[in-house]
Amino acid sequence: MAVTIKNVAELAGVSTATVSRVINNEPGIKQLTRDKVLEAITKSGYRVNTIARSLKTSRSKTIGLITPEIANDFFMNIARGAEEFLGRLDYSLIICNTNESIEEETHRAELLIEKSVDGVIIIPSTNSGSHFKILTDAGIPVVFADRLTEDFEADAVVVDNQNGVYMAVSYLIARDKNKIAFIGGSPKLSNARERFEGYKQALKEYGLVIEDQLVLIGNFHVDSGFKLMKQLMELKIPPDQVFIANNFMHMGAIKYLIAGGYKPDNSPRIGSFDDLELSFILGYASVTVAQPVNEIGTQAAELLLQRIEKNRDEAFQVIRLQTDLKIFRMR
Amino acid sequence: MAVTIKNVAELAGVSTATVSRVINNEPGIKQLTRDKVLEAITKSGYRVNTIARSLKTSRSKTIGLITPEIANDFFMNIARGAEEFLGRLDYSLIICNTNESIEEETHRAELLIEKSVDGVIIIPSTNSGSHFKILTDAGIPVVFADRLTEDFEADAVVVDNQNGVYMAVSYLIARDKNKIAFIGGSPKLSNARERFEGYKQALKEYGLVIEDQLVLIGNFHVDSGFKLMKQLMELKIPPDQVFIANNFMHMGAIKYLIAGGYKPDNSPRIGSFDDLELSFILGYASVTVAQPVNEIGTQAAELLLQRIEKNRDEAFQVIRLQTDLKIFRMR
DNA sequence: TTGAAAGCGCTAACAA
DNA sequence: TTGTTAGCGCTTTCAA
Repeated sequence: MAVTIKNVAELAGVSTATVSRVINNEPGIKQLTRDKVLEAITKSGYRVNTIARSLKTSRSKTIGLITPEIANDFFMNIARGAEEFLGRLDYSLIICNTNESIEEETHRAELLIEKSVDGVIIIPSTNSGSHFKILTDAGIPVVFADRLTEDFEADAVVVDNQNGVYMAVSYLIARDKNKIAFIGGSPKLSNARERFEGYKQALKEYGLVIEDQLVLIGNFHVDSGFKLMKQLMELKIPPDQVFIANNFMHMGAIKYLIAGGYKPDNSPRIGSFDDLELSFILGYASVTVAQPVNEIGTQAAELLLQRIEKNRDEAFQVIRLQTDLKIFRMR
Repeated sequence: MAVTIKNVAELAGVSTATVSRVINNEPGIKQLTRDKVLEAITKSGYRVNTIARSLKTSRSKTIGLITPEIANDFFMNIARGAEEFLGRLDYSLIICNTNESIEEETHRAELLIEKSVDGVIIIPSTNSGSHFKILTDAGIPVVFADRLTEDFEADAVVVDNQNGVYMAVSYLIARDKNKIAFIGGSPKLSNARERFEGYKQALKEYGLVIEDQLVLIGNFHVDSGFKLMKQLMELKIPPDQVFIANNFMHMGAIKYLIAGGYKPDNSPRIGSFDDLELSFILGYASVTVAQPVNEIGTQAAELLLQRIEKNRDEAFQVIRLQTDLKIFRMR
């Protein structure tokens, strides 16, 4: 059995309460006593048992992260931001993969309640968030990251998707008003919807008409980008420029262009959301909207901790981070 | 306060012991009693408090994952395999980012002990693993994934790096015996060392000499691949073929080639470890060694659970998964 | 087949 | 400034 506070107390010749006070750095302890206890701690190799502490304090110093996909560069950069912030405050992060399934989201939320997490960061996989109510019902604060849901309100950290796309598409339009296509994501995702709004806003502002056959909706995955770019290139008159609403579809689209033997010079000029590694180098892209990905995670964690540690209980707060327009000189 | 076992007991008119038995699906309970309890549970909205359970059973149903980097596609595919396997058995995964720092590795290990995790999966960031001894000293089993350390033994799941590279480099040699370069990783990583062995083995077998200027050592990151490929291309006589020992350096190398205006036809033919998305399409690569990444995670988790749940305590077991040689027809 | 009760390791009144 | 003590919610012996 491991060393407990009781062993330390005996070794130091004090009560368990005193040991507890020393461990928790409470004031009002004679220096001599403190030293005695500290020495007993090192000698015995004592380590707190946070399980016992949690049972008593009903604080687990653990945060849950519910994500549609673990092996996803984008989501894990959010996780990274959160983990870094939380780690510094000695919180741990439990990661839950949901495979974009609402059942899994519910299941994992239940599991997290049973684990007594202090808060949960959620990257929702759809529009719907009402099943997360069990968390707040259990008194566990929640913050959405990257996406909002329609039927459940909470703190959230997202980026200004609409404006980001608006700027990028405006840039494309300024270069060439002709036939600007859009490869977007499911309207069930708030970020996908907002990005589409940005596209529409730009076209409208420049007096351009939205052509149905130039607006294609995919699922934010590589394959989908591949297929939709194929579809565009097989039109009688392919578009002159294409805005692609996320990194994975962008990757798929470029895969199609390369595989199809389209060189940058005889391909549509591409604008995209998310700053894809290699994208600039490959020569197809002319502009991209970069997100402060890590910061989404950091701020989400911070928002959560305010509710947990500072008992902030004002109205929900939605932080919208600004995106960064990156223009590639090559095209 | 949340509903406890006591509330349920009162509601059902039984003792807390009985409720506990029902929750844990223990046999030897009258069906009628079981039903009464089950009803009380639904009515009251009771949920187990695993913290309290853990304190009593000293089992937290939580596994730690120590990784050099969270936002790393490769490592997170390992995590994904582990999470999936563990999730099905109602274990949770705490993820710890160490930024390739031994101090952080130690710090996180301590934290995990305090959290009473039942086991830890470690992707070590160097050769050295002796600081993980605190885990096993605390009775927490450990399994290494992807890499082994030199000074600490434990169960492990890795791939057959040497053979993988040997096969790929042999393939390159069979096409052209002339000047085959190698871009490898730090000798402080077991996988990097083993991959280098594979290169040497192939060259030796074909009676080729290893030329110092053709063997470059990087750090497995993108920038490093970029620089080292540059270095190779600036040789008086650049190599005809290059084997690159991981996906990120491969990415960097290709970035350099594209940026430098080298077309596939006047670049060295590339072989690589890790099956890089886009790699085949880009046309520079001719062969790659694909790893069963998810399976590394799954098997690591399984090995760990055998120690935890089945009390397996035989000698340490190192599972070596086979790699898959992928040949690209284009080159 | 069930219940009473001890206790896992810690914190936090309260008392001294 | 320190100690005593009552639990936190659960599991598990032991007894009935």
